[in-house]
Amino acid sequence: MEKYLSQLNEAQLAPTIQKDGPMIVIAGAGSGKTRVLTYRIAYLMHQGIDPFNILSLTFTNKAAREMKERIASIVGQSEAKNLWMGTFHSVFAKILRIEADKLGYPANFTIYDAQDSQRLISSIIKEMGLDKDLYKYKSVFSRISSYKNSLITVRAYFQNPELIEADTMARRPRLGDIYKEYVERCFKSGAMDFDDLLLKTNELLTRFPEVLAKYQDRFRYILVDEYQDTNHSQYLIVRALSDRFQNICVVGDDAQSIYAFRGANINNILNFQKDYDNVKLFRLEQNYRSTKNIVNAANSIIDKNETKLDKVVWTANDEGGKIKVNRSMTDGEEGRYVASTIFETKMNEQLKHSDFAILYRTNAQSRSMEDALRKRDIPYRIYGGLSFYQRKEIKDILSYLRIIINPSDEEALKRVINFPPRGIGQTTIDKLIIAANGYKRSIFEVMKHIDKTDVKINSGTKNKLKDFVTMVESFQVMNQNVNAFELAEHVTKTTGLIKEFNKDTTPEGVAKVENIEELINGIKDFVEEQKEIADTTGSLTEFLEDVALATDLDNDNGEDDRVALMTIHLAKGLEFPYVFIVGLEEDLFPSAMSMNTRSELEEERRLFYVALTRAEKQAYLTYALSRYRWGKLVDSDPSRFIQEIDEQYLDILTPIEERRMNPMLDANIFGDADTPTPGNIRFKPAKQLPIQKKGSPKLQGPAKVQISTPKKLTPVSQTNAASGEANLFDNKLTAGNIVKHLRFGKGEVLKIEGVGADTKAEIKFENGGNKKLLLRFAKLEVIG
DNA sequence: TTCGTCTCAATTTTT
DNA sequence: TTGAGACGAA
Repeated sequence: MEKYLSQLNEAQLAPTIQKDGPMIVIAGAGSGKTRVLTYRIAYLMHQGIDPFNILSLTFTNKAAREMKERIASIVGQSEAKNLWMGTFHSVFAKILRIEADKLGYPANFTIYDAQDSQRLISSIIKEMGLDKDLYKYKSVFSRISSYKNSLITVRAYFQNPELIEADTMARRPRLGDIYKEYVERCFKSGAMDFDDLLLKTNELLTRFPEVLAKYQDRFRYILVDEYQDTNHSQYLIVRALSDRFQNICVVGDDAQSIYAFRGANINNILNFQKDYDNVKLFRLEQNYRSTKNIVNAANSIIDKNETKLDKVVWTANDEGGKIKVNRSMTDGEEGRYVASTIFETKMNEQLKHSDFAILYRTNAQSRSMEDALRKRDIPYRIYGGLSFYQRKEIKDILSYLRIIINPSDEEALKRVINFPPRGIGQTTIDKLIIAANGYKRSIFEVMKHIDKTDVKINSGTKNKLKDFVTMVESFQVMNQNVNAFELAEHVTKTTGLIKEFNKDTTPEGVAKVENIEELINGIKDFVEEQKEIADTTGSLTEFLEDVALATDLDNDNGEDDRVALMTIHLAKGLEFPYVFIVGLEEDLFPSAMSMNTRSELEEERRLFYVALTRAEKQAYLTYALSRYRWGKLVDSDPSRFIQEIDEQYLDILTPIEERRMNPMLDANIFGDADTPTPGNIRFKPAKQLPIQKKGSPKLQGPAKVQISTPKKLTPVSQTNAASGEANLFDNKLTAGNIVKHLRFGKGEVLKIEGVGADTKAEIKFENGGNKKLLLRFAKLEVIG
């Protein structure tokens, strides 16, 4: 143990060996807080604390896993195994499963992800007959989410006139009713959403003192990482659990608080010293990660914020290169700059691809970066965005697996009941939902006993429902006997899912089938991994729980040598030698949505601080003067954040090719040092654009595989039609013909478009406007 | 019931 | 530009 402790500096050592009592560690970026947490846990165990009594809450499951491995290497595998480590969500999901019956939930409750929640809210809004423009499901969802994170239950909501008033004023008087229905439907589905995992934990600990006592007694030492990002709900859980022994250690950095938008309360960290008695305060201020230039530049940014704790981050590292600032004409050019810089730097410095990261404010920005990297054959990996488990084809399979475990799961059922199509349409599903609500049963139960209900569905459809029930039940039986991998494989085959996706021969379709294979392999790996860990069985339930709370980052094995692309939020806690922060433009970063209040802007600034402090050796800031947004080219100004950095740390580049294109650009956009005129010199690159436009023919590439599919040919033939070329397909019909249709009567052909089986005629009918008809189907009689 | 076409809104950030 | 939802036709 001494050997390890000697690796720490004085400031790090003090909190590491502070065994008992409440303590807070204010840890600047790159100051080695993970190391402190890791060694502190090892130290506690070394001091004879049973790992079973230690709870460590981290920000990602990956962080937990890595920390656990590190600890295992110090104290031994068998000891480390018993530690309770993970995110709030995963740790308390486990506890909730154990105690589920107390709250009236099944132990195998489903965890709804954001998409499930939003779909449910959507359908509730529809069922209630509310205006969907007024009640946007996304804002309703975030409203409900923030209620839950503040522990405002449905009952509390209706007892609080102010909240009702606020929603009424926002022209959404029925919000409480939606909330109520949403909560009931989740409960009936045996499902908890992300916020429930915290809310229900609070309920559990408040309503059942003996349960609280049990976990207080178990978790005698509690450590919380990234404490600045905890919300009220999490705060209360930590308080409750630590109340008895008060051995609570929180670590965080107020300057890196970037989750206020999802309810994180920065006061949790600012007020910690008031919450407990005799709090020991430690500061980690020496940065081991970055160069002097980076650390100082970051400091000069965060200085602009008013609300912050007293702290000076410094480093003994090298001066390093200045931060490079690059301007581009368009987002496409920005991408090319980043790609070529990575390419050259990697060559010159003998680096790996994984030494580079590209960070952006919004996921949508990844596209221009991807295009450029692909063209240069630079391997990359995108984190976040539409994560693997959220893809349609994957969610479809997971939904089948979910209803095997929990047939009440309404969202999963609705997803797969008619996919692949089996003749159970929207009308039938609507009837079932109404019946289920009436009988206060799940949809699946209503289907199971469809003959005993008064649901009016014709017998053919009833049989289809019965077939579906039988199929699911056969899966359930199978689940008793085989492991998750075998079951998943069986399910994809017997449901016809694979067949369905195989129909699609476009590259996207092929990718889907590959994704499915990857998922099945993933399940196989999971099962085998779990076998080794011994105390788990590799059951389907375990797999689904893993998946529900997994993030892209968690699944990264870090084996491939690739450039990392991710949002800044996702990059928190990570570090890379070379970091590109792209899209530094007003309205993008800082985001247009976050400039209304000072505190919002300060959060954006902290986000920028986080981004910059990810870099070890070299940071690049880039921005474009125009950018495609919503498919349109929009002009943009450089971000105010660039000017906020003390200029002595910057190296402002002006790409040569731009200079050639427009001498105006030679002017430093910041003007002279003493006369800053940011954004004054604006260059509207309208003339250059055609060259650089996305989707220019060259980029598109020749169509390969799909040539044989008629679907892909359609656009080509349309082009032909539009350009006046003769339609090669021999049909006698031409514009000007008078035709007769069985239902619509007489009409005049206005236009023919498409080719072969896709040939369509636009016809103006005498008694009912214009219609486009597929000639393949429409039985037309030419009468003139 | 299904499938294709059209329209319209959406871009913060995530467990 | 993309995706989801609405609408219309077979």
